[in-house]
Formats: sequence, C-alpha cells, structure tokens
Amino acid sequence: MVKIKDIAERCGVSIASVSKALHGTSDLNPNTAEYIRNVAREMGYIPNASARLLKTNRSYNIGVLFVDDTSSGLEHEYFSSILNSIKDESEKQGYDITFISHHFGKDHLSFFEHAKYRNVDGVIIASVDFKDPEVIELIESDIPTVTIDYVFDGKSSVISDNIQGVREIVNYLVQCGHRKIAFITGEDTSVTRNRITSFYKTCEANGITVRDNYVKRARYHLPKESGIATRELLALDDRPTVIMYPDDYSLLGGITEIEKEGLLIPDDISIVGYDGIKLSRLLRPELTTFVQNSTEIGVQAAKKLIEIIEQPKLSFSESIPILGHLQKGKTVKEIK
Amino acid sequence: MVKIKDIAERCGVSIASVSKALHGTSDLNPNTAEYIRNVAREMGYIPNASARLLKTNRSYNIGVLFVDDTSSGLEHEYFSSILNSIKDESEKQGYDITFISHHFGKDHLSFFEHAKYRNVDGVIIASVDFKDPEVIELIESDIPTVTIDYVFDGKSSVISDNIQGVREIVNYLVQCGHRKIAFITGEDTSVTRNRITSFYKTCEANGITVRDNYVKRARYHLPKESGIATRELLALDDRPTVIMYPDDYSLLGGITEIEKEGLLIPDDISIVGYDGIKLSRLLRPELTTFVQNSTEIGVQAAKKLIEIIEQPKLSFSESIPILGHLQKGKTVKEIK
DNA sequence: CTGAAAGCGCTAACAT
DNA sequence: ATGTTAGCGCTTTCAG
Repeated sequence: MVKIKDIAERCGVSIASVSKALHGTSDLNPNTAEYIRNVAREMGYIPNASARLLKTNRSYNIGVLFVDDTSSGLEHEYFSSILNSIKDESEKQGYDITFISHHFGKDHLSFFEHAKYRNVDGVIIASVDFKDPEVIELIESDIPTVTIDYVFDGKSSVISDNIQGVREIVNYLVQCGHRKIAFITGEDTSVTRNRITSFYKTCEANGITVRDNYVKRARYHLPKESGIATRELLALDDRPTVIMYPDDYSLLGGITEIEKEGLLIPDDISIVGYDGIKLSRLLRPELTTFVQNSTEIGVQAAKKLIEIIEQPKLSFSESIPILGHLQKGKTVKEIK
Repeated sequence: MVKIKDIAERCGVSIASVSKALHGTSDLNPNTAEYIRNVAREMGYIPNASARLLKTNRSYNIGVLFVDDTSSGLEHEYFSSILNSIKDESEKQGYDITFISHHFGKDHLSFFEHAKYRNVDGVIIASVDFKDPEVIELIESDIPTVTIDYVFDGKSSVISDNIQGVREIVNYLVQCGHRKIAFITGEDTSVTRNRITSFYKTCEANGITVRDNYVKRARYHLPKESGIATRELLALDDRPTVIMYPDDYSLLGGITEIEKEGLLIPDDISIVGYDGIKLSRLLRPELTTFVQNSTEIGVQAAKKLIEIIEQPKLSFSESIPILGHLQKGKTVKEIK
C-alpha cells in the first residue's frame, strides 16, 4: 500500500507537505500542492482511515444498532428500508456504516463498549428493546445518538408519526360509515401506546365509545397472533365492522381466519393494515393501509446524527416526526 | 477512554506487560497477569480497534458490497435475509460488518480503494453488477472475497442452486400433469442463464419440447414486466397450462393480469414463483414456489470468507452450492 | 518473567 | 512556503 511517506520521497518533499497538499488547505505553494496531488493520484494513494482516526479521533463511521432478540430486525421490510436509506444518506455525506453488536472475538462487549472499540462517530438506534440497560448506557454516553421510533429525554430521535397514522385511519373509517372499529395492537411499546391513545382519542372525537373487547393485544409481525385475535373478534356477539391490524404482515394472518369463517373482505368485514409494505398494492384485494415513510425516516436520522457529530454546539436535541399517508385500497367497505 | 498506559501506571508495570496480560499469551507470571486483567476490567478498559489494526493489519471487520443501481439491494427480502445471516455469523466469530461504498467524503473511491481505506479483512459481494470493472478490480485484488450467486474463476463463492431449483419445479409440474410450461425469466445474469438451461434440460428429460414463445424475458422484482409477459402468454393460441415466474414478487404482477382476464388460479392456469418470501405462505392461494435458503447462503459466505482470512494456506477456492426446497402451495393444479 | 523501545500511517503544532 | 517532530494507542521484538 502506498503511503504518504512514499509520495514524499518521490516528490522530494516532507511528509507534512504531502499531508497538507492532500488536504488542500494551508499555505502550500499551489503548484507544489498540485504536483504532489498528481503524483499521489498516479501512485494510487489511498489514505488509511485507522491511522487518521488515531490522530483525529474522527472515524467518519456511523454505527447502527439494529437488533432484535428474534434476530430479525433486518427481516422486517420497514427496518431494512430504513437501513437502506440511512446507508444512502450517510454515504452521500462521506460516512460509512458499521453494525454495532456485542460481540468481540469470543467475548462480550456492551453496545457502548463496542461503539467505543470501533470508534464510531455516532450511532443510530432502531429496532431494539429500548429498556435494555445496554441501550440506555449507550444513549446516556457521550457518543452522539439518534433513536428511531423512541424518544429519550434530551436526545434526538426520528419518529414515524403513529398518532397521525391511526388518526387518519380512524377518520377514514368513520367517513366510510364505520363505527364498530376493532383494533389489534402490537406488544407494549411506546409506538403501540401512541397508536392506542390516538385510537381512543380519534374515536372519541367522532363520538364513538370504544368497547373494551374491541381492543386486542397481539405482537408485531406474528400473523398467528393477529389471527387468534381476529378469531376472538369475529366470535363477539356484536362483531366489529372493521379490524385494524398492527402491520400488513399480521393482517394476512387475519385474512386467513376471516376466510376460514367464510366471510368476504370487504363485504362482510373490512380490514386495515399498517406499514405499507411494497406488496400491499399487489395483493388482491389491494390493502388499505397506512404507509410509513421509511425512506424519509432513514434520511432524517442520518442527517440529524451527522449534524450532531459535526456541529454539536449548533444542534439541539429534537424529536423529528415523519408523516406517512393513508393508502386507500379495497379492503374497506363503505357502509350505509 | 482508559488505555493500556493507564492500566500500566495503576498496576506499576510496563505497558508491554499489560498488553501481554490482556492477550493471555506469553510468559507473564500468571498472578501478575491475573491482577492486571482484573484492574483492566475494573477500569473499564476497551481496546482501540484502530490502534491495534495499525500494528497488526487485522481489522476484524468484513466489508459487504450490496449495491444495486436502483439502490435497493437491501429492499429485496432475499438479500436482506442474506445480509442478516452474514451479520449473525460474522459477529459470532468476532467480526463486524461495514458496508463498502464508493464514497469518500465528497470524492469517489473505487470499491477496492474503499475496502483498503477501511482496512477490511475481506469482502462479501452480492447483489451487484458483476461485470462492473470496479467489482472485478476488487475481486482480482489481494483482498479476500466471496461472491454470492456468481462465480469468478479461482475465487470462492456461495451459490444458490438455481439448476436444482428449476429442475425441481419442472419435475413437479410434469408430475402434476403439466406439459405446456411457460417460463418468465429475469434479466440476463448467470443466475438467469442457469435457470434457463436447467429449464430446457429438465423439459427435455421429460420429453417436452419447449415452444419458443413460452419463454419470456422480464426483469426481477418488477411485477409490471412479468405482468406484460403474462398477458402475452395468455394471448397465445396454445396457451400454457402453467407459468413459472422469476420471483414471488413478480408473480403477483402476473396474478393481477390473470385475474383481469377473468381466469382462476389454479383452475384455469397454474403459477409458480421463486424465492419463498415469508409472505408466500400467507397469501391465498398459498404460493407454490422454490424456497432459497438465504440464511444458509449468508452463513456459508461468512464462514468461507473468515476461513480465507484466517487460514489462507489451508483454504482452497470453491463454489459452495446451497440447496433450497420446493414449497408446494395451492397455485398449481393437478391436471388430467 | 518483565521492560524498553521502535514503529504502524497519519496530522498538526511549531519551527525555520 | 516548507520541514521537523511529537504523538494517537497498540503490539512485538529484543534486552535484561
């Protein structure tokens, strides 16, 4: 590998001059600088990130924490899409992406230790258990962080606006004449709590009193669980006219059960998903779902983190909401 | 950040001893070593990967090249699933994952240069244009590489066995009584060529002469294109009884067109996908598709790369085939 | 068994 | 305008 010293020798200048020329800055003679740069290019010089880091304490490397005990964070389209846009935006700004884990050879390292070990300039945290002490340790450390879909006091985050999402869904349903609205939720997280609150609030605003047994808890991305909840809802005396699902994937578990009952969608019962997976428009009937803007979430997360890294003094901590939009498909019937 | 020097001072020993104690190796007095390790732990010592790398030239970092000019490599479930298992396996073995790009600040770096810049120990290459000179440069360099679904002479690769996949599909179709089998393929890649050859071969082995207009070219993951090809196939005088699609996602584009024609699946026409996306079992009718073992592909790729990195002398270049399995759903009719 | 010292490649103050 | 030099934190001969 050709290094600065090699260039210096070839050019007959000092390594300091080469370093300066390469940075374009400082008061080198423009001609010398130009000459050095040419030679460097010719020799195929590539800087060594580690050596530079050792001096500057800047790695231009961003850590991403995408863990899930089911080890499938990346298998959710929502998250892989976010990762993809984090990657695009970061690279555009000259940062690379390294996954943070807690492995270190055969040993265990906490997330914070791992981030330190790899010298990342900052970390974007998504799809983790935000109650995990290791996650909290990382967030409370001196490493810049941005969380996705979870807010820590005094820290920056990017939040898919679940309150808006559920509000738009419910309002649309009401507009279609529905008043018996059931809601199958995901496991208890802040995202879920926001959605539930928004659900009750919007129902109330529309003069609808929510029956307790219309709200069922399941878990995200587990069609089986949503299927069970669906069965329970269908068994009620006063069956809902529409069921809202925690995500599009779970909704399919619901469809299975609905069809088992011999019911037609949307004629006998309406359903609504969440996420807006790519397949949602290809399915028949086309899904009515709330599309989360995962690309924008990734972009904003990367932008915010880089801002914190590069201008810590000018960057205030904020929670950036990202709006989505309702995709009107064919799974909701206009009644009355 | 606490460093070796700090530990040395606290213990009243030299930094060399600390380093040795930390590595467990060498001929330090076991007690001293133990003592040093305890102090280190107590002080919360975390090694600095960059400093170590500078000396050892080993980063314990693996680069992954997942690019797509449509910038959606990660948005394909097949690839995000592979990435996920590469990540799991690598971390298990003490390696981290960094994405290779060709960005460097505002400048451009070739993939090879970028890999050098980040000092990765090796690179796993997937979902790229394997004809790209930059990709070839990287593969022909001295950096250990493993490619996925593409073979370079003398280099190691992990290959989803597309020959087997198509063979199993065709044999199954024949077994179900089909002889008029159409095949919509993806764009021209080695994967596609293997599939096509396997298609012709297996048909021939079953005494079936493939009609030229039964083979249509579309592109992967573009349901619209497969939809168009489907329309063309349906318009033929001698319509096929079954259509094979390049992937499950594209198949949905086919379904749309088939339903537009007022045909029923599988009664009027049978269809078969490829990939085995998670949704395939949830769709109705449940998809008949060939499930690629993406998890195993990722695991093997990581294992092979680490083997090349750690035992270059003992590792010979090989192409590791990964078998998948046929998932029999409800989209293929038994005829006659 | 332990320590001194060189140096990995680079940057940046400080000379000149 | 250019060069000297001192490290960044770590590993690793080589001496003692």
